[in-house]
Amino acid sequence: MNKGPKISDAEWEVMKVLWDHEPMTAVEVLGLLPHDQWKQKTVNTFLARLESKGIIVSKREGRANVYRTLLSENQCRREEGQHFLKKVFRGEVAPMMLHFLESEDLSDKEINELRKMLEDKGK
Amino acid sequence: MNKGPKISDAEWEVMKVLWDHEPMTAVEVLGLLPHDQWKQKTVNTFLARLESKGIIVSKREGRANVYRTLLSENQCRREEGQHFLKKVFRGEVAPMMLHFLESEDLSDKEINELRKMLEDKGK
DNA sequence: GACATGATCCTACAATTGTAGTCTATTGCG
DNA sequence: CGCAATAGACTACAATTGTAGGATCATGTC
Repeated sequence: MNKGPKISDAEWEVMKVLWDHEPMTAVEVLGLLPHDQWKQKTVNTFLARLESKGIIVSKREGRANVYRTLLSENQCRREEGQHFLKKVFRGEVAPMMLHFLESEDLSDKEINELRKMLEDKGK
Repeated sequence: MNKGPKISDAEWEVMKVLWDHEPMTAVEVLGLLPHDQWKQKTVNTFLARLESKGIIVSKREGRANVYRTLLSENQCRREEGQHFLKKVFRGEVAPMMLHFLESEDLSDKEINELRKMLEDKGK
């Protein structure tokens, strides 16, 4: 199987911050996470783990390490998306889409957006 | 948070079999899983864990335990779906839908099906 | 009625995950 | 120049997950 390294739930939180603001230091990462839920040390641990998994890299810059991602958010979304689809919806895309159409509240704007997407897709 | 008990990846495989054929014994569950990837003891462990998590129940029937689910597949899908949506797509439904529209191959039939859903939804 | 069979129950154990603490090295400050 | 504040490195540890093994208990068979 094409195993991209696995990103855990909490690791995803760190990754999202990085994707939005990289390159950045551990302190900066903490600054952009809910401060009451994350301790600096915890962030450090996750950054180290993500690096050892080969998902990000660090470069020493002055007195601090600066981190950058090696995988794009879209790559990771594809990976996770396929996993989710297979696990929860037995790989069937349409039923999954229906599920989200039914169970999430979509604004009219979003609905129209999607409708347009489907037009283009159909063509 | 409304924490439904967490169902792990491998546990989902067992659950899908149960949803499709419950009530059933541990031996029957194994029979419906890829035989080269699952050992009886492993299946047993998962059934026990699922029960201790309160997701299924067992009832002694003759010489074997018979298992039944306590949560529907849809309930669990909702739970997992929201988790996935929040984690991977920051809770934004439309971008997620778009992602799947782009990265999964949808047949024309599926596309039309979805288009119709959106019509109804829009009204 | 003793035993082989088969099912359940209990135990094990390494890897991953969430959540830090401690120890060390660097550095700006006075 | 010596020290307090920092940043990073290394260590810790319980809970969950994947994957079973071993002990035990009931049962149908001869």
